Amino acid sequence: MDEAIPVERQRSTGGRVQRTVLHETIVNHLRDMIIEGDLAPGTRLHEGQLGEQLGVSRTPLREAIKYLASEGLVELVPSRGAVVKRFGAREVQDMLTVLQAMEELAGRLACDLASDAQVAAIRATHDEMIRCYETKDRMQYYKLNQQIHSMIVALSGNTTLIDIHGTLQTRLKRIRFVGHEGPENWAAAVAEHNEMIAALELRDKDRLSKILGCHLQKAWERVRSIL
Amino acid sequence: MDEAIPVERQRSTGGRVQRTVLHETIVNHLRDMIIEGDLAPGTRLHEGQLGEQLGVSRTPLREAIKYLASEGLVELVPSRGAVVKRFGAREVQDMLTVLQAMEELAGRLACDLASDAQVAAIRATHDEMIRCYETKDRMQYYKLNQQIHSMIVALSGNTTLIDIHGTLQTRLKRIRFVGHEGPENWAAAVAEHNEMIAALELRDKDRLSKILGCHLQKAWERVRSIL
DNA sequence: CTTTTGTATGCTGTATGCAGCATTTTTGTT
DNA sequence: AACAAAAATGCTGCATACAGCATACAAAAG
Repeated sequence: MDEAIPVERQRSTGGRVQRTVLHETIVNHLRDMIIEGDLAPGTRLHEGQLGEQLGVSRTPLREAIKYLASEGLVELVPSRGAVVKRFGAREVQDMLTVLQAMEELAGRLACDLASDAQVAAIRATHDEMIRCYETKDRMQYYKLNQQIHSMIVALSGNTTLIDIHGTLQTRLKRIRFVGHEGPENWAAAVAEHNEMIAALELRDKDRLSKILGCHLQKAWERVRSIL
Repeated sequence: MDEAIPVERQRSTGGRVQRTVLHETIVNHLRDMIIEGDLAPGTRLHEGQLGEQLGVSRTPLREAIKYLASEGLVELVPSRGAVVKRFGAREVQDMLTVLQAMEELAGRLACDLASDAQVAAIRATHDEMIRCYETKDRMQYYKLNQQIHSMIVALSGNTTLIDIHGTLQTRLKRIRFVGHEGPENWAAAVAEHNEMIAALELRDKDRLSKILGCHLQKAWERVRSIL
């Protein structure tokens, strides 16, 4: 398996040459590898081997690892290198608790700021997600689900909130990736999403905030069994 | 001015030799320099010069910069190095909004979990802070103030919450550092702190949460003028 | 046979060297 | 004198080389 980083560097975005730096490319690549399980929790990130595998030198690789360490995806052990951080049940619960508070806040802010067009865009994504539910396309459903949550957070217009929510979502992605919920829970989740959209369209802060909170609380109950 | 990093590496903590790595030392050093204004917002972090000034080589320095970039204290501009991030009024407001939500959450959790001994420890710090208020020791007051907030967050027992709160507090420290509030506001802040401790001792979630929220909202109003 | 110590290997942590690109300055031309 | 073009300077970005520390294995002593 040749994991070498593709030559996507220096790609243009709208005429302007988007300069990409190698360490940033590596960060994204490693992040994906961790989320998708190519790098399991507890795996040591061997600088020599991993660097050779990706076709990059140790320096930018090390910079990328430090960046991910600050993000909380890897752990730095002095003189022993970096390992993919392993999350216990407690840590997952902690993250979900914070994520819940952040989505509740985002929901309130979104109700104040969202334009009709923006709400319509979410509604469209929501409808598409429902179609995936009806055709049992779990993968796409899951993806759109996350996207809707991110869109609501984005509506808050709060960059700090968006950033932190994104970081937490990334960390949890690997966990949820495994947590394939059963059909009974799935229907409930869809029902909650319907309520969510309705509350957002009515700009009902309290209701939206409450639904988002319950939604995550149930998500936790679903994954707690697999830990 | 010799800014060279002191030989604090490899200091012992309770018999066990605490191995320190250079990039981590540099991270802390740079963070302090940014907070205290030695590195003003917009300042370019020149690898050669800065490295020489600190007495370290470029590699660990660069790793430290990448780490701080992930923390949000510096900004990475391709081909132009790193600059100390400049926060606008909007961004500060965003951060305070999130910080408020975090402290409200922490307050609730703390009421559930705090032991009498832990509450007593906060009370002691609080009393010491009050003494600083009476003797007009602004600097020490300010320090203890932040410490109390951090202690309450720590009582939540939620590591994610503690981390994020710490990061935000660090980013805002530089701003608040400048925001020397007048005596009239100072008295109000002290009054709020008294209420805070009282609510915590009574384990009154809703009250503590509300006070913490108001407290930060006022803090924002105090600093908004200086931006 | 077990335990302890010494040695060897391999990895991380740090330093230095080289190439590419951006910026700035200088010189030539209009 | 002003503007443009070219060259030089200096910085970032990447790779490689070196040193220190941890671990593992082997050998010797109890």
